[in-house]
Amino acid sequence: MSTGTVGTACEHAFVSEERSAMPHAARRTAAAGILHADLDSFYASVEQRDQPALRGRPVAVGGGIVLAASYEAKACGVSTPMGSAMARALCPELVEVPPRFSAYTEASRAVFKIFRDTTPLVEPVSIDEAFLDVGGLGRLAGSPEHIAHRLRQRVRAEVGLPISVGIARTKFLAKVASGSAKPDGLLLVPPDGERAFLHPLPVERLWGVGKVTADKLHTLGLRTVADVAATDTAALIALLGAHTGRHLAGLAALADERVVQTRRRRKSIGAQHALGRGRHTRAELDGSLTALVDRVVRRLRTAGRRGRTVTLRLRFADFQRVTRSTTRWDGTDSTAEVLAAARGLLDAAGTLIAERGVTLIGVAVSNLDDAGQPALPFPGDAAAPPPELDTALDAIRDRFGSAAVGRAALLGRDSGLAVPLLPD
DNA sequence: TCTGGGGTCCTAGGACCC
DNA sequence: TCTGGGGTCCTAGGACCC
Repeated sequence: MSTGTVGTACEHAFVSEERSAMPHAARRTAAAGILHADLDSFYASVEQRDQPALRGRPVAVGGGIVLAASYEAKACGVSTPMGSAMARALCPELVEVPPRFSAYTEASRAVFKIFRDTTPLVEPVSIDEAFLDVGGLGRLAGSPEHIAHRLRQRVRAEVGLPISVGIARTKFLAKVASGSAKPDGLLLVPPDGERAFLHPLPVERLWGVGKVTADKLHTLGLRTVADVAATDTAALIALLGAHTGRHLAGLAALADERVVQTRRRRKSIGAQHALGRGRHTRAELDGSLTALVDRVVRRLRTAGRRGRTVTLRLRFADFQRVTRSTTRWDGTDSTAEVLAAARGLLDAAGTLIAERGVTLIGVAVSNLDDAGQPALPFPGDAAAPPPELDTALDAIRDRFGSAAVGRAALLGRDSGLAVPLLPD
C-alpha cells in the first residue's frame, strides 16, 4: 500500500489541510475535494478474494482474451485486452479463470453502497470506478484525505477488495492521481502541486488520448503533457479537430470545470457476440440476432426504458466494422418489434455479409426514453403486438437456459415462430 | 498473438422545415 | 422566380474508455 502527496516527499497518511480563513466559496474552488476511486484489477481481485489458492499468483480472467490481469500477471507483461495465447507465452505460470460476471456485479454493488454512504454526490464511471465529491463534507466527515483513507479501509474490510483513490481539485486530476496511486494506494494532488504532478506525464495519460491521437501528437514532437501545454491551442485544433484540440489544451492547462454528476442515465443498451471465422449461414446469423435482441429487450424492460433507434453492428474478418441503424417513430421494448427492425437491417446488409463474411454481430437500442410515456395516437396503429414470441422465448429460457435461445430461434424460424424445437 | 463485451461522445452530410 | 441562413433529426463512421 502506498499513500502520499505529490509535490512533497510526504509519507504520512494525512496531509494536514490548512484551515485557512478563506471564505467558504473560494475555499471550495481552490481545495482538492474530488475523489476518484478505482478498484484494482477488479475481476482478478474478486477471483483472488474468493479463491485463496489464487492469491499471490499471476491470474488472468477471461476466455480468448484477457479481461483482467492480477498485479502478479501484469508484472510479467500480461495486459488487457490481450489474446490468451500471448498471455501464456509471456507468463507460463499464469492461472486462467473464466469470468463470473454475477460475482463482479455483486461486489460492485457493495462497493457503490460504501461510496453512497460516504457522500450522496457519486458519479459512476463504470462497474469498478466512480467520482465522489467530498468538498462540502469537511465539517461532517473530515478532510478529503481522511474520508478517502476511511473509504479504502471500509472497502477492504467489508468487501475484501483493494481500491486506489486519487484526490484533487478537478475530476481529471483525481482520475490521473488514482492511476498513479495504483496498486492499492492513495494519492493527493494539492492545488499548488498540480503542474509538477501532471506536466512530466506522457500525453497518453490525458483522458481522450488513445493510439490515434497519441500518434498525431508525436508527429508534432509532443510527448509529455508539458509539451501539449506549451503548444498553441490553434495548432492543436488544426491537428485534432475543434473539440479534441480544445479539450486537450484545457486538460494540459489544468482547466477542468466538469462537476460530479449524480443523475446520469444510460443512453443505449446493447449486446454483441463474436462469431468464429468462417462462413455463417443466414439462418445462423438470424439465430444469434434473436438471442441478442432477446437479451437487450429484457434489459430494456428491467430498466423500464424504451428505445426508438435499433442499431445493427457487424465486424468482418479484417476487423473493419460497420453499423446500420433505423429509427422508429415511437419507443419500444417489444421483442417482436426490435427483432423485426434488426432483421430488416440484417437483410439490407446482405450483400456486404455475402462479400466479406462476419465475425461479430451486435444489436443496440438507443434514443432511450422512459417506459410508460404514451405515444401520440396514430391513425391505423395496430394494437399491442402479439406476445407469442416473448412467451416462446421465455419458455425456452426457463427450460433450457439462455444459451439455447439463439439455437431455438434458429430451429423454429421456418415454422414462423420461435417455438422450442430443441434437441434434448 | 490475433483481438470480448459493454458503453460514450464527436463529426459530417443530407433531408427537411421555417 | 430565385435565393439565403439557421435549426433539428437521421444515418454512418470513428475514436476512446473500462
